[in-house]
Amino acid sequence: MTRKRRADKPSVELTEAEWAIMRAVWQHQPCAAGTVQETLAASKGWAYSTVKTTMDRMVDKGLLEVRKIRNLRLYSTTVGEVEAKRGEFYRMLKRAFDGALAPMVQFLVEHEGLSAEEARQLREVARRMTQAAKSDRADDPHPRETGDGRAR
Amino acid sequence: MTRKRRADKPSVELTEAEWAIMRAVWQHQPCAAGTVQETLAASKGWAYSTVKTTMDRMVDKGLLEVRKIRNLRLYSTTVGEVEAKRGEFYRMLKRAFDGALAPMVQFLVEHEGLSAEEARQLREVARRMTQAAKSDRADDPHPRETGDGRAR
DNA sequence: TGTAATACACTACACTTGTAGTACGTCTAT
DNA sequence: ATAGACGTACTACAAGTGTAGTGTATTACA
Repeated sequence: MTRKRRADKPSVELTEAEWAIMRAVWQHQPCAAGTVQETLAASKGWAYSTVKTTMDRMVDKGLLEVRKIRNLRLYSTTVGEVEAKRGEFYRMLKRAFDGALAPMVQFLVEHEGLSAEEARQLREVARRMTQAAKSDRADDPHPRETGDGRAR
Repeated sequence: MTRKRRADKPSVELTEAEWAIMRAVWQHQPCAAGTVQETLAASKGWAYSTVKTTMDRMVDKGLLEVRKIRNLRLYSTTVGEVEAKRGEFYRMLKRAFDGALAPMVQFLVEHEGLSAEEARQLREVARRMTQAAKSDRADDPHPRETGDGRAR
């Protein structure tokens, strides 16, 4: 299994509306704006133009791309769910936990009452992770992005 | 140890700038805008007025409160670090992982190469957590906010 | 007691985000 | 060919955010 290289692009940042649209597009990719609008109609109740406008902005930002067939525009995502999740996760980590995982988990333990089931799963998964990390990392000293980030 | 009740206020949401300021205020509380500005000067390089404006907006939003001494305004936070972290964490969880913890951890395992050390810590902490959760939860069936959240 | 140094309040402005209207082009079936 | 139906582009606008200038009040020091 070849591990994908991360930490290249400035890590995706999605707004709430963008998340909604991304979810829909991931689901129906490649699809027309109308499809997305219909998909979100129930949950969001957005007008077609709202969805369309947002999607076009997302194209500008490089989150979506369009292929044009006749007068039809089919949208696809340029970032996968994984990258998006990663972006969201690390943003949170950076903002609230100084970018490190340990403090986050610590926090969960100290302040959040995790259900016994959640805790169990977490532990289970953490155990497997340790294994994975071990073997997976043997050949890769992983230059994890440790410090700050962008200079502004 | 009395567990604090959460899930009352609509869970704090902070912008990037607000996080920076909150950190400074938490650190020097109660403090003047100038102090905050100085604290952030190195990392952010914001003008005094920038900081002041943002802080005043935060007062409006109820994130900070001011006490006035002579012509001095001393700011303090109204939300603690814990609430802020909680807000950030759950927002991310909701957006990217459907609000559930398990998928998040799953994600970390599958897609993120955690350093062996991180994984070790996580496991360790997770083990302790399971304990804590057990004893902590014995008397409290904890109606965890499972589902959606606000209706929009 | 006047003047420099502070701190404050008010105003400004560009950009982003959420949300949508509207006019115009283009198939498609009568 | 023509009217719908559907899709597209363009425009709009208010709220929120990042960022800062300016003029005024207040203090402290010479």
